[in-house]
Amino acid sequence: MAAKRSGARGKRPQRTSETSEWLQPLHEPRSEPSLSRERIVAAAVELLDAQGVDGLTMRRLADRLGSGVMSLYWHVDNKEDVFDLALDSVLEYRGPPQIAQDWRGEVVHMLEDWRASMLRHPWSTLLLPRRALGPNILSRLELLSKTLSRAGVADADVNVAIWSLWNYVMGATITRASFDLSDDDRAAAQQRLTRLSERYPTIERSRLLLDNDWDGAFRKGLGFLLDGLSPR
Amino acid sequence: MAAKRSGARGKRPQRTSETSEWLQPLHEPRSEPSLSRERIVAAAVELLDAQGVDGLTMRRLADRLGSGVMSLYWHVDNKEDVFDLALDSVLEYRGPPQIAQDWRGEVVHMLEDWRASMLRHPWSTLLLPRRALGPNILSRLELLSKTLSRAGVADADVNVAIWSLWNYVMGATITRASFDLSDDDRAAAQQRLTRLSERYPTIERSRLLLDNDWDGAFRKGLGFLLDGLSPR
DNA sequence: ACCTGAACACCGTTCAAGT
DNA sequence: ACCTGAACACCGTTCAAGT
Repeated sequence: MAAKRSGARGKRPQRTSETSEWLQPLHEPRSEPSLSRERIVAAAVELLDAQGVDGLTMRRLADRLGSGVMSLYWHVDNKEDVFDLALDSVLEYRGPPQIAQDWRGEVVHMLEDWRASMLRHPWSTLLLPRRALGPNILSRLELLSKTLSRAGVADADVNVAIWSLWNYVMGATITRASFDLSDDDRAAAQQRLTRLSERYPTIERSRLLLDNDWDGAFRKGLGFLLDGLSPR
Repeated sequence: MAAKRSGARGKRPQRTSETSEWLQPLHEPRSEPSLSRERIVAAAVELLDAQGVDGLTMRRLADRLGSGVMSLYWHVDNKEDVFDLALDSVLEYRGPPQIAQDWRGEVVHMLEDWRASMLRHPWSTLLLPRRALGPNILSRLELLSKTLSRAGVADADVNVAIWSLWNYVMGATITRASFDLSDDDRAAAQQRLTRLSERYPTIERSRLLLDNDWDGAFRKGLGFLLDGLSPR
C-alpha cells in the first residue's frame, strides 16, 4: 500500500478527490446526470464486482456509462486513477457500532470491518499492493492511531503497533481472498497436494491448505498480536 | 496466495514444474541452449527486475530470448503460467545458516529470508495475491510447519500459527515494497499529508508515513506474534 | 518434437476537433 | 466546460503451417 504517484492530480479539474465530496455543485442540477467523477467510480466498482480486475476496461466502463471512451478522460487522469478511486471508495468506514467500548474491542471491530469491506470486493485485495493511500484509508489509519494513543500505547510505539496490525490484516485479507476458490479449484488443490504428499508430508497431514476456519484463525492471530502490543 | 488454477498443466509437455528440476536431459547436450522452460523463466525474472510487472510482455520476452513470440507457447501455457513460474523461482530457500539454533531463531531466520527474497524482486509482492502456490512456496511452508511442530506447538494450533505468520510476513513485505518510493515520491507524500494535517492530525504528527525503520518494525511485530504463538 | 508468421480481437491514450 | 471519433502503438493468443 503506497503513496506512489501521490495526491496532486495532473490535469484540468482542480477539485481534488479530497474536496470533491464537500463541494457539490448546488447550482443547476442537470436533469440527466451526465458524466461525473462519482458516476465513473461507481460504475467502475460495479464492473470490478462483476468482472474482476482484468474485466475493467476503459472501453467497457464507457459503454456502461453510455459515453464515448475518451469522455472519461476529462474526469479522470487515466486507468490507474480509476483503480485508485475505486479501491478507496470501497473502504469507507462508518465507525464503531455503539459508544463506550473498551479500546481493544474497538480495534478489533475496526480491523474486522476493514477485512470484511475488502472481502466484499475481492478485487480490492489485488489492487492494494499497487495503489496510493486514499482519504478513506488514511481516515482509518487516523482513527486507529487515535484509539491506540488513547489506550495508552506510548507515542514511540504507536507506529510499530499500527504497521504490525496493518501488515497482519492486509496479509490475512489478501490470503483469504485468493484462497476463496471455486469448489472445482478447491478439489484440484487438495488432489494436487495429496499427489505430492511425499514431498510435503507435514502440511499435507495437517491439511493446511484445506483449513476452512479463516475467520477464527484471523481472530486468534489478531488476539496474539494485540496481546503483544497492549500497553503493559 | 492461492492454489488458483492448480498444478495440472493443460498442454503437451507432461514434465510438470515439480519434476523438471530433477530430470535433466543428460543425453545430447545441445550446443545452442535453444528454448526451454528454465531459460524462459530466467529471462522473465530478468525482464521483471528491469521493467517491472507491466514491463513483462510475451513479445519482449521472446525478443530477449531471440525467438519468435509463439515459440514460447510450446514451453509455457500462457502469460499467467510465466508469472506463476517467475514468482516461485524467486522463492527458493537454502535453509538456515548453521545447525543447532533454537526453534525461534530458526523461524525468524526463515521469515526474514522470505521477506528479503521478495524485496530483492519487488514485483513479486504485486504478483503474490494472484498466483498459485509453487513448489518453493510449499517447501517453505512445509519447513515452517515442521519447525513449529518440533518446537512443541500443538497439532491443533500449527495451522493457525502458520497462517498468522504468513499473513504478517506477506502483509509486511507487500507494504514495505509498495512504500519503497523514489525520493521524489517520498517528498510528495510528506507534502500531501502535511497539507491535509487538519484531517489526519494524529498520523501526521507521528509521521506514520515517513517512518523509515521498516526492518526494525518488522522484527518487533514478529516478536509480538511469536510471543503469542509460543507453546506455553 | 519444436518453432514460426500472419491474423484476430482486443487494449490505453494522444490529438485535433467539435459544442 | 465538457464530450467525441479516428488513429497509433501496442497487447495475448488461435491457427495453420513449417522442419
